[in-house]
Amino acid sequence: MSADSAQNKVAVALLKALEIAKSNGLLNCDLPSQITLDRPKNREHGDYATSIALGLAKAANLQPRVIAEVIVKSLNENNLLTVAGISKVEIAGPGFINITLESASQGAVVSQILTEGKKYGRGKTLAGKKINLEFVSANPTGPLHLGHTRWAAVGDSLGRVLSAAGAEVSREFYINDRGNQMDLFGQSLFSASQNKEIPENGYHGEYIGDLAKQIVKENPSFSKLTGDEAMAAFRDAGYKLQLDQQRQVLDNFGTHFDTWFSERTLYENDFFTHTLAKLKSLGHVYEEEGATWLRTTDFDDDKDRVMIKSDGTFAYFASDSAYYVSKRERGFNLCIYMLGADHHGYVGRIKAIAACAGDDPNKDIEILIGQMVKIMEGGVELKLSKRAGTIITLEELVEKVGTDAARYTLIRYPTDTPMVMDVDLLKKNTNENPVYYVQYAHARICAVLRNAKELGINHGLDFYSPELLTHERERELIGLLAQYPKIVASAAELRQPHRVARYIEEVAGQYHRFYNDCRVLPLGEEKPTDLNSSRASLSLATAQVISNGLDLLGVSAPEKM
RNA sequence: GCGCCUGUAGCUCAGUCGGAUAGAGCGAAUGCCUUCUAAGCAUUAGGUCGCAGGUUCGAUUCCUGCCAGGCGCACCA
Repeated sequence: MSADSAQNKVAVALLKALEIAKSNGLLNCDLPSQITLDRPKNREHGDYATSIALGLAKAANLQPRVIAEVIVKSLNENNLLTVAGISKVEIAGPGFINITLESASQGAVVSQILTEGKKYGRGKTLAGKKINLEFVSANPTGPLHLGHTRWAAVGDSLGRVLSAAGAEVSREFYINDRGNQMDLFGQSLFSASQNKEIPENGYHGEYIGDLAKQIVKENPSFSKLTGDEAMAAFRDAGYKLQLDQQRQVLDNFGTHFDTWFSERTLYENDFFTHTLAKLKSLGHVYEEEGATWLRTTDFDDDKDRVMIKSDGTFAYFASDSAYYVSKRERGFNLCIYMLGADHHGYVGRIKAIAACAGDDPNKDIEILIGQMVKIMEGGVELKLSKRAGTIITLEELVEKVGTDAARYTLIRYPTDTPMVMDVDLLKKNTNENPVYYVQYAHARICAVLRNAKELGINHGLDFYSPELLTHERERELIGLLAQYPKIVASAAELRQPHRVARYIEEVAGQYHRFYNDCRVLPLGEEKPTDLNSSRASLSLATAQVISNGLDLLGVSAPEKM
């Protein structure tokens, strides 16, 4: 956010007005360090509004309206209005102060956008944060389903948003490549390759048969193997193929990971031993009934967790612990886990791992829970069962609606809300999808600007005269564009990329309204004016903001549609 | 039983660090292209913000209790 934005100037002026009033003995209370300005819903309430007078009423022991009057008087008498580019100040209702900006002051943000280009909206609120962002982390035993897809879209977008806020982000995919599930996977493949029945609790999807065929084709010698040897051979070959497939699907989806972290590696080079020793030295490990436990109840977990089972094998929780320690020892000062709702029971124990490792579970680690995605088709819910094989995969979804629509639809809802995707609706008619509304606005602007160029109408930084943009639609649009940096910052702070999507939908709508009421290019024989140039420049800035916003979602900004 | 999430327009959902008349899209009705992309815009209809208390100048937003729905509560991974 630019420090000298119009909004900031207003906030500074208000604070100054308060300080002067206080030093003159008109107010007898502590002042806030910052003034918060709202964008009023009702345009008649100006460009910005503050309820500061209501907030101070009690402490100052004065009527809110009296305080508001004191502030306004102070603004007037100390020449603060001009400095802050304010054209009008009004007191309304119980004591709101409504502020209207000079067009020139308000319109300055367009110049800022045109100057900063792709960088407009980027900030430093998360500077210095080294974030490990873990998401998707599917088992390499099958295709990615819709739950994974939600995270693939949201996680990737969150990564972009966090980076835009100045954080250093590393995306990580944790591969669960150890344990019973992997063995079952190998067993299922082996059985399928011999046309034998797949074990009851094995994997039954259609892909298993295909995968088995492919493995046999690539490794003819495998058909001679038996027992555990065969299981392991099929397991590892299938693992490699599935992982490659997942990687490729995610790649096509525009989601890229910096690190693919194999669970197996946690047991190489004595890393788990090291983890255990560390936790032990901090006093949270004990043995009971032949098993090794981590006393997570020291930190609010429901029950203690087994790391090494009484038969000497490692429980999954052993990996969880070592994995967390690994993240921290690789230098990340914030670990974000994105988990499905069916894993929300893990929150307590994972946070407890952090606490047991001597970290602050409220600061060094965050766990985001994504609620379920339901799919409806033909009015019936499709059940998601990976093992049964009746699943909608990421690939299938993309085939049906395309990457842009799939990503956009998944990102525009907050993740703590269960989501219903109507396949019929998404298949049926794409223009019912908000992504097209936004993309259309961008394409429309590009068309206008192409025409402007043809007509020889200059636009851009040097041809922009903010004081000419006084139309209500123009002011609304400019005011909205000025909000973008705050939107990005809050999306990052709250880990909610959907805010960016909702915001650019608003920008698109505002542009469409502006377009309808304010002619950008000259009509017929009219001679081009500075107003045409300024409106074209405003259009250019709008396209920039939409494009920047779509980029944070990983969705394309087409120039033509 | 315990824990997490959710309950806002006919449908799918935003919004809320407590603020002035609760929003969008779809669906319904009616207008707007002899000139920038009508994949758009405007107007109308549609709401006890799950229910009941509490805190407050002010609650859809915060607190408590209910009701309803979803998801979890392994020496499985």
